[in-house]
Amino acid sequence: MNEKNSQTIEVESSLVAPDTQMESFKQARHNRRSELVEDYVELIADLLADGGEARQVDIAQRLGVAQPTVAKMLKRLIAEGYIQQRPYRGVFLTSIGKELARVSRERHQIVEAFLCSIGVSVETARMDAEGIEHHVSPETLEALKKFTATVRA
Amino acid sequence: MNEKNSQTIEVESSLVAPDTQMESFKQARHNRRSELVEDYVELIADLLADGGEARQVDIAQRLGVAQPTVAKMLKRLIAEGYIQQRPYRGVFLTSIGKELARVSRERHQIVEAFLCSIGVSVETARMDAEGIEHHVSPETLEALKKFTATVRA
DNA sequence: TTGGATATATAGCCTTTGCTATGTTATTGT
DNA sequence: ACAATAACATAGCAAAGGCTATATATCCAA
Ligand SMILES: [Mn+2]
Ligand SMILES: [Mn+2]
Ligand SMILES: [Mn+2]
Ligand SMILES: [Mn+2]
Repeated sequence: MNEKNSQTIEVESSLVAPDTQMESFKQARHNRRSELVEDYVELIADLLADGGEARQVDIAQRLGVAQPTVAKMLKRLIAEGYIQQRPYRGVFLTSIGKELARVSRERHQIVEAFLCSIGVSVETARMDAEGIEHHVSPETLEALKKFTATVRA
Repeated sequence: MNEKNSQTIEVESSLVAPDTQMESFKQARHNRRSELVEDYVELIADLLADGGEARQVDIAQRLGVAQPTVAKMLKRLIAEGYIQQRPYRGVFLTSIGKELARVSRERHQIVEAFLCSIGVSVETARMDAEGIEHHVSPETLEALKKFTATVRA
């Protein structure tokens, strides 16, 4: 395991403790596994709010993926209880789907608004927020929200 | 495709243009595919700087994955020219590996320092930065760096 | 009311990223 | 010098997230 020298006298190290670092990596991997679900329900909520319908083809177009890719993911969302599907009428959010969409959209908007508030262009803010949002913890979200409010004032 | 009504008179919509949104999602997916490579070379650089060695077992422990998982990824890193492997002496960075490590570590540190600068605890900053870093564009990175410098001053 | 356009479903394939189990090889302490 | 230990390699599996090609079902306009 690379034990080498046990009596090193507190050498300067840019490395954090192995377990601590491991926790961060595990958290990042965990967040990655929720990304798609969050993006789907948020997008479905927006489509429903906008036009009253959330069809596979629309979802596919906005995500930039093929329709069968969406079909497969919708099955997962149904299995996990986030949406319901009505044949040839698109999909709809369940109550827990609505709740996840609300939380996701709120966090997304806070991240995007924050980026703009520190001088990032709206285009870049939009691009970066789409990925960053999924790795923002509640604590960080609070900090971002407070900061943005301060700047606006 | 959901054409519905063509003479809608500029209805208020929280939705951005489909192509614009698609670009953001595509960028996020693209960033996700570089995450692992970036984390590996950065970690390898830190291990080398710290103890002179970067062994599979150490990498596995710090990432929180199994050793064969690391072995497989190291093959990819070799194939892509980021590292070299010396039997039973661990791995070493090529020049392009060193360069990617430098850039990744720099960005990582800027993101983490920034989070601390807006009042996030060091533990949370470390956790969140591990995921956020991979979705921070050069433009956003500049903004974060400038902001942190301002606060410190 | 019916045929064409549109939407959805399904099959089969691929890559990535993870795992466990197990074999092999190099290093090292005695 | 050599056996024990540690490091590494490999096989085989699975799940997630993509794709294309193609079949089927519904809707709607003429
Ligand atoms: Mn989002
Ligand atoms: Mn997103
Ligand atoms: Mn990093
Ligand atoms: Mn990372």
